[in-house]
Amino acid sequence: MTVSKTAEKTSEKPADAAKGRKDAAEPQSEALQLGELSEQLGYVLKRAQLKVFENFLRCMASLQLTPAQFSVLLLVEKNPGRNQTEIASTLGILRPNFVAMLDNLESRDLCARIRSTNDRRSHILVLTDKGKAVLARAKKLVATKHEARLNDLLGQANREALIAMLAKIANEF
Amino acid sequence: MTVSKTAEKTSEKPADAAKGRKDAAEPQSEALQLGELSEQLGYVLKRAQLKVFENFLRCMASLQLTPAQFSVLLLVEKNPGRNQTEIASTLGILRPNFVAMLDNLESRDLCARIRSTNDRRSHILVLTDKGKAVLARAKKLVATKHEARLNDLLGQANREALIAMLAKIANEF
DNA sequence: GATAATTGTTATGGACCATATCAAATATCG
DNA sequence: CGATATTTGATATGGTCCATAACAATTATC
Repeated sequence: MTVSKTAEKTSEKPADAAKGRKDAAEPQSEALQLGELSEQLGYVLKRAQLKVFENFLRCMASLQLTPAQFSVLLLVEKNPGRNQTEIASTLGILRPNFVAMLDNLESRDLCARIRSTNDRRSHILVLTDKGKAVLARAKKLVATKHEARLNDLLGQANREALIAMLAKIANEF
Repeated sequence: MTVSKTAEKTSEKPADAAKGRKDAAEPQSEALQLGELSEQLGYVLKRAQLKVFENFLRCMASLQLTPAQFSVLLLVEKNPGRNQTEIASTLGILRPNFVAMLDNLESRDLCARIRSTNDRRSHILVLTDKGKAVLARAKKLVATKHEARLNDLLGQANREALIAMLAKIANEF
């Protein structure tokens, strides 16, 4: 425990209205008070998630991978031979919405749909050689540029504690 | 040998494919391996955020308030006399998208737009009496049914540490 | 063999987010 | 002062993500 307290920054988008000031006659428009908002779990969770996704996209700009696409590649690599329904449902993606996603990945030759011989309804998913190579590069980028940033910000122990708590919320809330 | 039969239900959303099994002839389709996914910050953050919002909506079902609407009411209460641009930008909401949101809250008589006498372009935002009453009830619901659940799950100290870390990420990542 | 269930897919609508643009009001500056 | 630029709330619009219904092909069930 003992995590460094929050800082009153209000640097970027949130909480930033008053701009330049020259002749300060009176305290005209001041910064707004966040109040209880900064203690609301949902509020701070959502803001953190947006920042993390934003940073993820920057780190992956060279590979053009979104967080969702990255998660698909990771899961297919870890579980080769599964069909679309299994992969999608594991990620919480509805089957209809998974089609366009796969169309995209397949058109970029990152993964492939293969008709199953056992059940000719289903499409087995596998990574292509290019897909494996891209995923390997993606992993390095994520580790060195993305996840590493958490260590710089929170420290190794806090980082692990944070992930564990979030996983607990995701699974048991 | 390879994949034979698919799972029978695929009921839940996350990481849940194989359910009940009775006559276990062979280890047919098993649960998928999450692998490195469960350590990915963005993945676990997003999943936690979805769960928290989902629970928030359940807790607020009687008041019909979304997380975004709740945050607006909180901010307007804490900062009375501000205009739309200031409230919206503080919450990271773009001005065009804030209009419909206010139309909704105003139509429910929770807040009101008042033409400013100083600057007749801007609309000063205030909570109505009903808005104040609803917000007070919302706060109680959030505290007793929503935030309290975090304490049950993580404990008071961990809860505060989590909020602090998320705030730090939101502000400094 | 008739019926039900599953898989991938399409179509569609809603919620959320982002940009361009506008009229009214105000600020700025020659 | 008056011309121009800026600000505010608003509209229109498009994109992305999410959710449901429905369909053809295939398989399971009885």
